[in-house]
Amino acid sequence: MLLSRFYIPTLKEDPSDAEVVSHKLLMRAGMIRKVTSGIYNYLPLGLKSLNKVANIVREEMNRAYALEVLMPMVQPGDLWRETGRWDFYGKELLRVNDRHGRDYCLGPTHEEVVTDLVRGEVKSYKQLPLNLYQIQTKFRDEIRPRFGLMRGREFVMKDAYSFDKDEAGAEASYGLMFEAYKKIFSRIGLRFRPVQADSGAIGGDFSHEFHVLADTGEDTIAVCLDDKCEYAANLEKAKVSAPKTECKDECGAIEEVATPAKHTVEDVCAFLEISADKLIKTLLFNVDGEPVAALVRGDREINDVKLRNLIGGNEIDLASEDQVKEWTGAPVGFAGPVGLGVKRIFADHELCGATDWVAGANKADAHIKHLSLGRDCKIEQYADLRVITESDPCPDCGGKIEFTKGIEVGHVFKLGEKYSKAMDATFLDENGKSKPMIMGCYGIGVSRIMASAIEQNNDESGAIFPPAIAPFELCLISLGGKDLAVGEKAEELYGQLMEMGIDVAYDDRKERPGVKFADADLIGYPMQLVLGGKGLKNGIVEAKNRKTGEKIELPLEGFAEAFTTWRAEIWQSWGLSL
RNA sequence: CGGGGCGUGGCGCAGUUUGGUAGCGCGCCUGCUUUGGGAGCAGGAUGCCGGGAGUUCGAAUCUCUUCGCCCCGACCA
Repeated sequence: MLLSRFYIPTLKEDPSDAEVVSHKLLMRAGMIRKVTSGIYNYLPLGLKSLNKVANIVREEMNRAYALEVLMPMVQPGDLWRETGRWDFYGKELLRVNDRHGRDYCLGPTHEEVVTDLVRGEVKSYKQLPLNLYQIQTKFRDEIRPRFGLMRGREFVMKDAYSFDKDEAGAEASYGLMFEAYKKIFSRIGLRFRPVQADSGAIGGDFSHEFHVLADTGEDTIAVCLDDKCEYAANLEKAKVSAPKTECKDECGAIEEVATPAKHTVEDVCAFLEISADKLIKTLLFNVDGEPVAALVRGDREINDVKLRNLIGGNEIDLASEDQVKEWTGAPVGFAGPVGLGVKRIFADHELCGATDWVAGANKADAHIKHLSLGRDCKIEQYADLRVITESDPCPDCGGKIEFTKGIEVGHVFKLGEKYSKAMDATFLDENGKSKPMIMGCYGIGVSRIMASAIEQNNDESGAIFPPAIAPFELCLISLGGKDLAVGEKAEELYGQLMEMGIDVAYDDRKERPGVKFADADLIGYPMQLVLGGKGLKNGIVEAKNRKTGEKIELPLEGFAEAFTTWRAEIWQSWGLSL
């Protein structure tokens, strides 16, 4: 591509409404433009990169026997009523009416549509397994879109759906996708990690998220540092091993103490001169409308996903101020397990190993001392209820856990029979018996990958694209000016590179050298070739590795060979082979 | 939805406190010079100061209202 014929609207300054580096650089490099909150135009340069990501995804999906289809973005409300999600999905589902007043929505995901499609097509176990995928624009009316392409309302997603005749088949389909995802993110050139994720009501270990590792990530993941252990989990999923100690119950009798206006763990502990691990924090929740109490140590954080899964609930909310008053008879901050107006009380299993606790008295400005859970109140169940910390051992190997930040770019999930049952997607098995298909769904945020690649790779000059998804793999910069011979030679090199099948941007613009260098660095082509008057005289062209900044000279005589070697080195520095 | 901030040439901003009819940098156009890290000089174009209503002789500036954008939180797969 001749850059004189391309569109490179780079900006010198950060746009005022961009906060994160990927958003700033995508804007400055002239790759995207905002239309409205969470909705963007992809300019030619941005689209080129996006398409490269999509193509890698497509190739690996095809290789894993997934078949590409294209489903509609506008979906009938009736399909969503079949699964109950018309009511459940909430405001994220953008609903519209057509001229007849019929209900439609913009597809945030496609379980309903694909299940509807497959139930009409697949009748026999002989047609299974089947995996259909698409690369398409999704719309989710996010409460608060932010960070440019990282959390847009409209975004490009690859979504795949597998259909199997039995559990074993579903697990195999899941495994195929899991492996395909690893290949995809490796080929793109990102540092990533598959992590265990919450699988909600389905249970089991059949939900993994794929995270691009970047300090600016919105998610925190717990990773085992042991080389032999591959444990990594989303914080909401990460198990905390049960302590080995036996439950202890004996201690002195309960005693009420006045704690005037001390309603935070910090205040109470300071006032009573105890450490937070001697105190029990009582948290009150609404689980599907039912009041539930959860107890964790004062210095711990409750994991409401674990609580919800333990109870088997759908929706879990922290109780409102009024509910707390109703259930405890006291203002917020004085709840405790003794004399609590909530029947179901769950406790973190860590609380079992000690006694003599401090807790709220369910009375304004009072707490109790010498509490023994076994003796003084009825705990329905001791279970893993808290968020893991970096001082907890790895639940798999007992090794050291470390937290890192990640950006979720992929999710593989076993759906089971949830949708096939609700929508009556059945087939006849070998015995002529009708059965619901076992489903899985597998998403990749294609546009988010572009943003996360920049979050992971950038410096003060701009973006640094992995070669596989750079808008152009290489930028050839001609510094000819009046020296026509330089321009001629550059053009010759350009032709040669094109013939070699290199995706090259030839900067033949009538710009000063500084402008060309700055643009090339900003856009982040992983490779730059610079041909100037001196170089031409000496028979060399300069080659710069954008990532390392390292510059070498390639001979013009025998250029193709030298370039090929250099190119392989660049790819290798990204952990990629050609 | 709660809290905070911001809407002024294409972009980044000043001007608003104390009302007097709009300015700077970058970019853009023309010409000359320059040409290895975002050039210099000269000339030029571009604003319903987010929209509406009001106060006033007069509003970017004051009042009310509305729309949009950003951040934090709540919320959410």
